[in-house]
Amino acid sequence: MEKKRSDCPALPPGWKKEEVIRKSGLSAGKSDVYYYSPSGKKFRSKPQLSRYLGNEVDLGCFDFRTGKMLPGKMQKNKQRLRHDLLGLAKGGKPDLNTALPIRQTASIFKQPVTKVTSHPSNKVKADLQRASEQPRQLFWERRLKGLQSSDVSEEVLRTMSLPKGLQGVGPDSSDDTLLSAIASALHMSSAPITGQTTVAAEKNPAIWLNTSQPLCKSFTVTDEQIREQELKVHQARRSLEDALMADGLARAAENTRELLEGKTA
DNA sequence: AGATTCGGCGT
DNA sequence: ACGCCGAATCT
Repeated sequence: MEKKRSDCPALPPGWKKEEVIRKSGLSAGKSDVYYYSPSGKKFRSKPQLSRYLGNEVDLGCFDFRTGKMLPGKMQKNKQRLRHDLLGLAKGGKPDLNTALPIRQTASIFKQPVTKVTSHPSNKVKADLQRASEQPRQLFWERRLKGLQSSDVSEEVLRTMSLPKGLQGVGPDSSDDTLLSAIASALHMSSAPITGQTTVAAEKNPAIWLNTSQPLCKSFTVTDEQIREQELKVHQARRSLEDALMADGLARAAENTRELLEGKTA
């Protein structure tokens, strides 16, 4: 029997994929695909995998047989949406495999998810409130160390840099942790980000730290910097717009192609 | 008991 | 045609 366990880049680190060829019987020559969790548990179907991974990973466009995220096989919008809603209404458990959007990033970002559709009446799940104002550990931001944005299937996308004027406070004031700390501070509350305003916090952060502010020395922002940032945002929105447009066109082309194939079949 | 393997139901 | 999972078989 062929036992090739290979890494599966579309899944969290440590997951392995295995393909076993059937060697006898009516189905000889066909193959079965299995996955192994980092702890070694075996999985033999996509539903089983979904149940286990829960909301950690969206397997909506995960192809169990190949182990890859396939962008082509995504939403059959109308049908799937209706299917999900009906299923939900009947009191069935949400199908984690195809469920409507759930934020996939680390749970530190308690932000609502905006579902962008072609309809004007976009709904936003709003459950701020409870997300804020819980006790926090002193240096909890250290857990953000090493977080990086990455593509659904592949590697790190790109890094960002911070203005020179921003400096960390406390242990591990490395630059990437500082960036994550500030980013999550911006995500978690609408309160202004001032950094640690007391000078005492720099000398003895364990005592004087303001836990609702990022581990960052206080700083000033110039009008010039604000204008630069606004420009970046405009450019980013522009690229997003282009990307969405391109995706829409591609999807439309795909749909018409399917229609034509249906007629000749 | 646990792992492996193929059948066969349901979509 | 194929995904999924029961159950027979193997170790």
